Amino acid sequence: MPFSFEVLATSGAARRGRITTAHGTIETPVFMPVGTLASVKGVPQHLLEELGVEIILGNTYHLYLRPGSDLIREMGGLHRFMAWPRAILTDSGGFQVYSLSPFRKVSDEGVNFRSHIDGSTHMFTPEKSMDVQIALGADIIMAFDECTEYPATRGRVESSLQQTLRWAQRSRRHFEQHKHETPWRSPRPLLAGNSPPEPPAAGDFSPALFGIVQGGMHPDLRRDAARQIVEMDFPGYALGGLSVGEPRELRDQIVASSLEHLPADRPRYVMGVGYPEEIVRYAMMGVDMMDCVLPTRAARHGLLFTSEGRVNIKNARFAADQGPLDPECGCRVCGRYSRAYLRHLYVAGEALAGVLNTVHNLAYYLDTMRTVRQSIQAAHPSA
RNA sequence: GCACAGGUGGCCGAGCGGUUAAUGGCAGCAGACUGUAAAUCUGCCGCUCCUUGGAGCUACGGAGGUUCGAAUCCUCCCCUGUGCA
Repeated sequence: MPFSFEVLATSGAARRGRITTAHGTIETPVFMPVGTLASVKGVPQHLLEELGVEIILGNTYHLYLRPGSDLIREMGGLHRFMAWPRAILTDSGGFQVYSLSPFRKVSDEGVNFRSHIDGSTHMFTPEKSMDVQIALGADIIMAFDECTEYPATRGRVESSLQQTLRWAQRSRRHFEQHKHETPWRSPRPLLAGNSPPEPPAAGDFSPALFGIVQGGMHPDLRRDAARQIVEMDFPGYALGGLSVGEPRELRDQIVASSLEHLPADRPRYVMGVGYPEEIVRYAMMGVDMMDCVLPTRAARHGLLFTSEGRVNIKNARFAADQGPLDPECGCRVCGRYSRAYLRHLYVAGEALAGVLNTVHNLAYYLDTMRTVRQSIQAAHPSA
């Protein structure tokens, strides 16, 4: 305890599973909303709970800079701090090594970077990333990796991947020494009837550390990276370095081929995807976990995902459209507000537009995954 | 009535003799967004025609004038603001 994964049913390559954490269970395949700054932008935690969100992401880099991982530790950990009783996965800061490239310098030791907030200089190493993530107290934490850019030469991909492997080893070693140092006070329940799990005895809790497979768009490098990471024996494995500008077909090939080299009894996580069609496709390929900023960011930009396709709610044609955003959708937004109203809110720049749009997009993503889980289970109900 | 200051494309507002269909901003129209430096960014935005590229037309309160050339200079008129009567 308190991390485990079980496969409940399979259908072809797809798996229907369940992850158990100290902060509740997660039905997989799962889509995980991104809450970089201890907030899924625009949606209060009690609404996330109501939507059925079982796990969200937080980010090491951002929370370390502000408000600071020491502060969050003092506050009793990230769950308590943000009043989120369910599971949290923190990204290691590895992606920021890539996305904040103008400000960073990578060495074998780690990454030297400048804060995008105030320009101050900082150093992230695998050890530092582990310390910060352990201080945050997430349920699942990620090894410190380097997200290889695309396109990249084979030589570059190779050396980047080697860096990630060395960092994985160091992440693991440091993690094993410090994994019980997580601060933990359980958050107060926010919804009636929602009792968060009892906190374990002090020093009893440990997050689960996932390894990350890099290797760019080269199947053989991905295979080698996967083998070496798997050899390190992590409780879960992620495919990183995808959705960085490569063509969709290429990404699909890489995901499919890489999954073959990951053990069936551990959750598989594809980082940073995707569009609704993509997360369905990957789930059917055997991916168990995915996260993406798309539903939340797109929502704030007026792009909504519906059963009838993408809707750009700011389009003039919705100005007097009294119908629901998505007639097939059971979310509170579709059940209550018209397209005309949603368009008005967006055009008027009302903050509520971002809130309602995000609630819908997340509901759509979660429904989509719910359907996927049902279809996998239905294929082999007895499995 | 007198004195100043002004009247520019849907709005605000630059320009103050030619490279000006006219900088910007707003509004409008459309597009992008994939481990969140993103409630952000990009394109279009007088009218008509043609295929990209372009062609034509109409435009800077109104009417005249100066000039090879005027939103820009001159005259008169109309209107707005402020001050004084």
